[in-house]
Amino acid sequence: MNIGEASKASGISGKMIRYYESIGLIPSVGRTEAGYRTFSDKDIHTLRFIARARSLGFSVEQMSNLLALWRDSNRASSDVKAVAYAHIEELDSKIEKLIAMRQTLQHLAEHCHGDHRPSCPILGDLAGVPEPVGTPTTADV
Amino acid sequence: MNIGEASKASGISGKMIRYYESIGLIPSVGRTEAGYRTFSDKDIHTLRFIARARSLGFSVEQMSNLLALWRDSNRASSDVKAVAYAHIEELDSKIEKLIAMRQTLQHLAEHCHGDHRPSCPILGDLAGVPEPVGTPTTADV
DNA sequence: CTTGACCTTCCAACGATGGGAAGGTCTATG
DNA sequence: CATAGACCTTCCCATCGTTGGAAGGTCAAG
Repeated sequence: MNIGEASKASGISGKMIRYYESIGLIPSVGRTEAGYRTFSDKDIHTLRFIARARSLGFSVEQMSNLLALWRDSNRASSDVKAVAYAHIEELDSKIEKLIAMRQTLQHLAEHCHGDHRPSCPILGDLAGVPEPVGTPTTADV
Repeated sequence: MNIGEASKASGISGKMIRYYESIGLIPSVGRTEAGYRTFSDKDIHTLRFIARARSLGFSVEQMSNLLALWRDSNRASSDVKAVAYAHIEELDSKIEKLIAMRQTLQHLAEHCHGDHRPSCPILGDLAGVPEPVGTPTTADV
C-alpha cells in the first residue's frame, strides 16, 4: 500500500501522514527501493486510530499518549480514562466560552433594529457605550 | 500615551498592538521624534473596541468589517446585524461539534472501568472495535 | 517512448500570539 | 553629568495542525 491508498483507507491526507511520521506520532513506515512509503495493515490501523481520535478533538500530544497506552497491553484502563476526562474538561471549557460569547452576541443582535438606520446596539456595545437598563452585557454572563 | 500605557488602557498586549497596526487593522498611529508610537484617545477607543470584539470571538477579518461599519456613521444597522449573525452561526457550528465530541467521549468514559485492568472501551472505540449493543458510537450523535 | 498519475523532499503560508535578541531612548537618582 | 533600569524600536522565530506548491524522481498504460 502506498501513501495514496493509505490516505484513502484512513481518511488522513498524504500530507498529514508524512507529517505524523516526521514528528514521530507514528513509527517510520517501510520504503520501496525507489523510496516510496509502504503501509502495512497495522500502519493503516494506527492511522485509523488517529483519524478517530482527531475527530474527537484530541491533540497530537494526547494522541501520542493514547497510542502509547494502546500499544501497551498492560495499561490500566484508569490511565486511559484520565486522558479522556482531561480532554472532556478541555472541551467543556471551550464550550462554555463559546456559549457565553454566543449569548452576549445574540442578545445584542436581538436588540438591533437591523434596518437602514445607523443606530445599532452591537456597535454601541463594542464601542463601550453604556447599555440602557434591562440589556445586560457580557459582564453578566 | 506610549504603547505601554495604551496596552494597559486597552487590555491588548504591546505585541498585538504593533501587529494590528502592521496588518492595517488599526491606522498608523503617531510617532515621537525618537520613533516611539503615540496613542491618542481615539486610538485607545479603537483598541478597546477591538479588545471587546476579540472577547466575543470575532476574527481579525470580521473586526476589520466591524471597524469600517463603526467609522461609517451612515451604515445601516442591518449590515452590522448581518456580521453578528454570521458570527453567531460560526459559534453555533463550533459549539455543536464540541458538544458532539464531548458526548461521545463522555459515553465512552462512563463505560470504562477506570481501574487497573487493561480492558477499555475508549481505546476499543478508537481502534475501531465494534461496540456491544446499547453503546452508540459517534456515528449516532 | 511518452504521458499522466503518482511519489519524494523542501519551503512557505495560514491566524493570533508570545519569546527573545540587539539596539536606541527616557527618566530618576547619585 | 553619568549611569542604571525601565521602556521603546525592529526583526526573526516558535507555536499548532494543515494545506499549497515547486522541483524532481518513478511507475504503469498506451
